[in-house]
Amino acid sequence: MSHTDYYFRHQCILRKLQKAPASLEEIQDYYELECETHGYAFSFSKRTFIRDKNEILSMFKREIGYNKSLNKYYLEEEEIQDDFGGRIADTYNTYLALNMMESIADFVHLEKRRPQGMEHFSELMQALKGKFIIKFEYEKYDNSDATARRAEPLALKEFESRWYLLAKDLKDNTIKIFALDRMSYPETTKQRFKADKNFNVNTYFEHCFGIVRPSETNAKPEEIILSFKGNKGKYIKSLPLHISQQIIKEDEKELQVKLLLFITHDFVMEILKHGDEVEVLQPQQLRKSLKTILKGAEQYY
DNA sequence: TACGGGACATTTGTTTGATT
DNA sequence: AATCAAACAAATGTCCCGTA
Repeated sequence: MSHTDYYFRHQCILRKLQKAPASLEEIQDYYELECETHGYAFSFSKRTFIRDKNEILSMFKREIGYNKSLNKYYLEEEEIQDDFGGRIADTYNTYLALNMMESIADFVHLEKRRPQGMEHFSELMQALKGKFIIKFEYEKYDNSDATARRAEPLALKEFESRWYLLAKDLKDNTIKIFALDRMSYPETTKQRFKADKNFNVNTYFEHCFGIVRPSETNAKPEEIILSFKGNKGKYIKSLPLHISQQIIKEDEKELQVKLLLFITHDFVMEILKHGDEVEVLQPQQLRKSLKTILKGAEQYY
């Protein structure tokens, strides 16, 4: 039984209880049915369930309670947590969402995107869970040779169909982002590390678009004002570019939004994606660099 | 009475190391 | 280098008892 199977069981238990409270028998039936549809014939005992229940509490901070009069287990209300457990829960939820997408892929036509580097997921998840130092080889974009790394895993994050590991590189004690598809031979060592209490993933990514943070440590997020023309506004309203997105003006012609972000390459690319349907009003520096890029592009046509 | 969990058994998978 | 089994490790199951 691989790690994946083990996560799959947790996933089934959570999915079942998310829908409605259920008795142990109902949960077991649901799991067996799910396994069957994937071509397996797994089952689990009551003892395993009790262990899973505790595991789900410690790992994902989701408590499963028991209602004696109904003879049913139920999921306690989710608490917003910002600690280690919450971080894993976050990762896990994304993982679940991804898996679910896969299982409904036969019925619903989805954009064909296959997440890269998923084969390392379980290994890294295991290290993350147990706070083990990991070793792996990593290739940079510039195609230089792969270098061996040792790092403390902090979180796994998905962005635009790619998985990334946030980890503290022990070579220079710096927190970095590693793309899973450029990583090879990840290995969990026997060595444990202590999680830094002051570190919070959400704060770390607070002003980031996607997963890239500027390398300069003193970089400051900038206030950005964008104007989306015409119908585009509706789309941006329903799918905000970033959590900091605030609507400052809205009429038939345009939608103006304010963002607080680090201006990174990824963000510039995001703006370009919207072509002539967006105008950067602020800051001036960003207006200028977009103008340069677009002028450069113009000469091709 | 039935859940939760400790202790131990069983199963399954992985590592090691000796042997061919 | 390839093979196999013993040793080990991890996951899961069985049994049983305290407790609410």
